[in-house]
Amino acid sequence: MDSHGWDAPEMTTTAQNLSTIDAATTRLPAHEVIYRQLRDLVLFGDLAPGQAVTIQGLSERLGAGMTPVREALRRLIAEGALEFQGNRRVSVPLLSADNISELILARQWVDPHLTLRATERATLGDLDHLRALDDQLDVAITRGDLRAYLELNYLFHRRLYEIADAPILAHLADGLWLRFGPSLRVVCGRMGTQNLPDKHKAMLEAMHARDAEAAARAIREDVIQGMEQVRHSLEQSGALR
Amino acid sequence: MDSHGWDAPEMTTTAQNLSTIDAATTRLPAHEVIYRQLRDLVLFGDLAPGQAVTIQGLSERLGAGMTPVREALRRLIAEGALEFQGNRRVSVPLLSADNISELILARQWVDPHLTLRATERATLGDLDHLRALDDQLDVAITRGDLRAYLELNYLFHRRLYEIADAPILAHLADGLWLRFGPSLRVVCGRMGTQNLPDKHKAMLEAMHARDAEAAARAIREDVIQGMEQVRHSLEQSGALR
DNA sequence: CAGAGAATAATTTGATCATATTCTGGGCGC
DNA sequence: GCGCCCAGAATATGATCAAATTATTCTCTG
Repeated sequence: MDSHGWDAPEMTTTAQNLSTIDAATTRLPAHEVIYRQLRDLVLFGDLAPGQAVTIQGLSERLGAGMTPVREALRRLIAEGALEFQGNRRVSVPLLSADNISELILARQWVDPHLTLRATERATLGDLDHLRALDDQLDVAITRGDLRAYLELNYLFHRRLYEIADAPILAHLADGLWLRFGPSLRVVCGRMGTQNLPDKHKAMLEAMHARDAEAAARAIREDVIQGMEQVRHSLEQSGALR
Repeated sequence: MDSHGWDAPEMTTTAQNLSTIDAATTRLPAHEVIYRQLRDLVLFGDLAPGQAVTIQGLSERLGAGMTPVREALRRLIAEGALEFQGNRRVSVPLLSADNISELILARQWVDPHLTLRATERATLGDLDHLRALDDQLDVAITRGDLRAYLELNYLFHRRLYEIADAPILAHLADGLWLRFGPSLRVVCGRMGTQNLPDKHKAMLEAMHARDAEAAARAIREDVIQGMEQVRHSLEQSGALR
């Protein structure tokens, strides 16, 4: 899944401090560490849409040289998580209504497809794992913990992708998450964690019954519901944010 | 389409010399130039699947420092054009049968969809442009010019993506091309340029008649036909290459 | 004594940084 | 408002360090 080889990034379940250098992570190259930190920052909306990002700023903030930072940025830009603004300037992309439509379209295809595959391949252990994630998700929702909701929701879908065992499609799907991450945070922040979409229960039941079509349908509804909220909220507030 | 801002890369219609530094391109940053050169090298199969790529080697070969090369590599790796082999080594990916299946699946969805949109948006000028490209393609095929075929075929589809005006989906589609480029070259090199797929005529007619569905069907067949040949040729020769 | 294997030395290549250079954008004066 | 100048940020280089692969040697066994 990780196109850059190394072991899976450990998910930070709580807000993380940028200056915290994980001792266990020290074995990884600096550019990889920077990449993951920045990636999470984008994915969970810690960087607002439109916000500018400077190499030297990050370099100082993270206590690293500029070469690793530069590499991490190139990677994120190539993945669509950040945007190169022609004149050597980098920022978090603003999503247009058209962009959202494209993202909805793409996820509407790729997520159900991966779910289909996942249903065929999932072991009972996999299902338990998904259920556990979903339970934690419920807790986060009732507790109103937005950050935890965002992370767990991503983790849930990501786990699904891994089970599907289709690295290229999973990489595509991951790229989509990076693109709407910042806006998702903004939208959810405005609506609170109540009535957030969660068709996961229905999906898990279908997976358990090995009804791949039903599981795919459920995830499709989950995706549509979530993404349409973003679209709607975005259209309402003019451009975005 | 280009996620990194700058103007569209000029397509090299003939084989290009790596050491040639285009004077007109000098305005572009070195890492961008390197990226485009490497990208074309991958896209048109000048780098064989499995072949190793070293930073310092490219650095000397292209007469640039290692930082720009490094950045270009990170970008290509993020796009799936190159592969990071865990132990800090980079190579051109080998495609497994499963990978091919994923690529076929993805293109089967994204190419028709972009064609649908392109048909709705294409001006008469656009159609002329596509027709011109397709004519050149015919010339390349009858002449047996493999390299020209590969470049023109890519250009044709890419132009289609641009007309569709869906940057995110187009970026996805571009990424897919990068993944099967090297293998495509190997397969075509083995079969010659005869009986290569070209459903472009039918597609252009449909586009001209504004029959989006028919155009999408035609492109779908074009994609399937081409990709299945890769799959077949790959399965026959064991792993790949 | 020959050869397989492990340990080690040597070389190649990647990772990082400090620094020099170039370019962009904004402010100031005209 | 237009053009010049300057601060700051990005780009690019080469040196340095670290890691890994490859080559070499040494040892132990049959």
